[in-house]
Amino acid sequence: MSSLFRVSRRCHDGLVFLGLLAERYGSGAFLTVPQAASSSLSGAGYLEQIVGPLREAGMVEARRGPGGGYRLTRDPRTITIGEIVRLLEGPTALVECQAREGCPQKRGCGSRKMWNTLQGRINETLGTMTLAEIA
Amino acid sequence: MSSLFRVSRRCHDGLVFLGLLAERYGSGAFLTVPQAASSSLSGAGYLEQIVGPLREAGMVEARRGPGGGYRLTRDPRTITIGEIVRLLEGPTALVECQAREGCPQKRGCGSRKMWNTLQGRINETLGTMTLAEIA
DNA sequence: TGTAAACCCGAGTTTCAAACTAGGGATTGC
DNA sequence: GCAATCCCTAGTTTGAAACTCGGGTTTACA
Repeated sequence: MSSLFRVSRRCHDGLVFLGLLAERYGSGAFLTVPQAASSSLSGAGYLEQIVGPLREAGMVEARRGPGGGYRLTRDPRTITIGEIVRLLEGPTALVECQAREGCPQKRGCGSRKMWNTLQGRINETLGTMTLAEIA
Repeated sequence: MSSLFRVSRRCHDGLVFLGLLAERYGSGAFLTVPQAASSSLSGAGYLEQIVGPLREAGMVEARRGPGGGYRLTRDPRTITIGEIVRLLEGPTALVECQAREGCPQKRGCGSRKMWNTLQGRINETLGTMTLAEIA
């Protein structure tokens, strides 16, 4: 396991939750966290934490009280996966070599440029996929 | 921090080490772990563990005793980054959603296909870059 | 043949962030 | 007013990566 590319539970569950919201987009209906959690995501408590940043960023809208819950504020066709991942995973830190104050190696290691290239490909890919495609 | 894409120390240091070997390729010279560790990689003990899989796979060759060390067995232009990453990070596990017995979600989540696509792009990119390019 | 330099091996321990829990607010609809 | 829901914050747990340790084994060289 491990692997260079690891999709955190946080990220996966956030995407699934948004997928559920996307199915309801246009109906005006709200989806509650307990409802979403029952379709076998993580526990409700954890899922609430995941949704927080999505709300702060204005991607979803919350209503409290009975009949409340969450719903999308925008058409899922306009929401890219890249945007979601950035919100869920925090400040899209680059590979370790760049996230730190320079590389631990003295004369900056040659792999840095390569990671940059890869990062570019990834961002490019995630930027062209939308939430509507996974719902 | 975190970020979807995280290059482990193991992977980074392994690449830097191989980069040092690549510079010496053709000279027949060996590079010792203590020498490599002194140019600010991780400790020698840890670096030794990293090199293990590279040797078992026949990518590097070891000689013991004074004047010994490691050297590449192949031209660095024929070694792809993808190959290295696979050796260092273990059985290139896909994203969590696939590594487990299916997705934690009941009816398999819609994001799986997307992660597959992304994985393909990444492998494609890593498969076209060689060790020679980062040395 | 002895000694030291290096690789080799496997079993620990440490560290740290992600994952999860808990407990209580603050709104809102009925 | 009451219950359903979101909201906040502070913990605790867990697991894997990172690192250490203590010894082996092979090799060069005097």
